[in-house]
Amino acid sequence: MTSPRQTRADRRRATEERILDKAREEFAARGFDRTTIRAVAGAAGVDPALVMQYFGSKRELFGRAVQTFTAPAPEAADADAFADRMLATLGLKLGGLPEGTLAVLRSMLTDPAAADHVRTALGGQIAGAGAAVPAHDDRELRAALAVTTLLGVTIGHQLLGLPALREASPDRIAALLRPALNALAEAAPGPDAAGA
Amino acid sequence: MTSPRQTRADRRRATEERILDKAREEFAARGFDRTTIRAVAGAAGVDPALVMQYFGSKRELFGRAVQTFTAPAPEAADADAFADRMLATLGLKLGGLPEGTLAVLRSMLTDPAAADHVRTALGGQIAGAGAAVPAHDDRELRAALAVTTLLGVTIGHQLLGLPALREASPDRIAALLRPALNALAEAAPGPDAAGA
DNA sequence: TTGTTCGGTCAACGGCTGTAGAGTCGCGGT
DNA sequence: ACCGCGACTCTACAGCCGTTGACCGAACAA
Repeated sequence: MTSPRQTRADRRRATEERILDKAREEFAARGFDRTTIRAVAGAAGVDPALVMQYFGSKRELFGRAVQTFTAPAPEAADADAFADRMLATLGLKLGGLPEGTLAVLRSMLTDPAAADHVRTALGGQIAGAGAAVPAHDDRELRAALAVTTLLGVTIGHQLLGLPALREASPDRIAALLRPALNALAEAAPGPDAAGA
Repeated sequence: MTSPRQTRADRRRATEERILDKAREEFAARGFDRTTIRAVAGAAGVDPALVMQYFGSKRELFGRAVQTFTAPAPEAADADAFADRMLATLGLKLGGLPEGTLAVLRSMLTDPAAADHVRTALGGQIAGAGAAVPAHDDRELRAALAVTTLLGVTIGHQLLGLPALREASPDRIAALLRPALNALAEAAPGPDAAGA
């Protein structure tokens, strides 16, 4: 093998990356609280103290591990593209979304910092989706419902592993979801809708 | 005051109930891992050892605290009642669902036991909802999508506290959600739907 | 070669947690 | 009046965790 003369900085970056990778896996599988620095270090073949030396604290390690998760707000011109855009995001999700994202999602219900992270990301996604919804006076609400719908399906599928969803193909799910999302974006509520 | 001559067994039941109440609050607010027996005992004005003596272990305390959460499967005859039934469940949810339920939901992503609990309950709910969906070959999948949709909205609203949902009235949310649920139950997917 | 920087390890501390066992005190039956 | 049972408390242990500081050896610059 022609070893490319691995310099010291190279080695450093490599270990750092390996730690980050294993941390992502662990955080995604067990969440923030149950993930131990010792376990991450062990998986990366490294001493726990090194993790601290590189990342300062468990919290910062988590931050670095999930920093790639800044959901790009889907941009879509009209309501038709709206559902497609969202489903594309979900399509990516159903195929298996990045481990950093799984990590934040897994921790969001028990770790306030992760919850903030998700709230912000979802907020951006809602704003982006809202722009694609026809100008109702409740665009934001409709967008929020669409986004949380996708969130629920993703949780049920990826994090809870509901059999009914695991058995289905992503395409089928997307096909069934599309009319539902369109209903959220387009249709006006029936005249008997209760106001408040 | 006519004190009803509180017997010893009465006092015992009262303390037990108080511990269970505070445990539910704590589990609902912080999840299983972050809830400490010491905190529960403190909130109940009781020694931590007593909690152990009464409930055996933290795990059993959790079990007792959330045992009321066995979501009754909604029974509905046709697809029309389908959405209404589910929304009624959500209506209850939006009004503030029982703390035991919040506790399991909060813990489900990080605690496998809670995840099992939710998977089972959701499975029952899916089966119940599936019976109300017109006889497609994918009734169960459609029902699962409807249930996870509601799950997502509930999480976004109750556990994450998304502003866009908090600001809206439950009735409005229900009105917007209804067509989406109907779309899941009724409409056949377009002929271009990809099979698998 | 010599001195130094730096990737990496070792050992340890302090805090918090679930849990166990012995003990205290007062109500309730006799 | 007496005694026992049971509600409740005190104290302590053992384990695990995040975090720290001293230390070692090899790669680098001079």
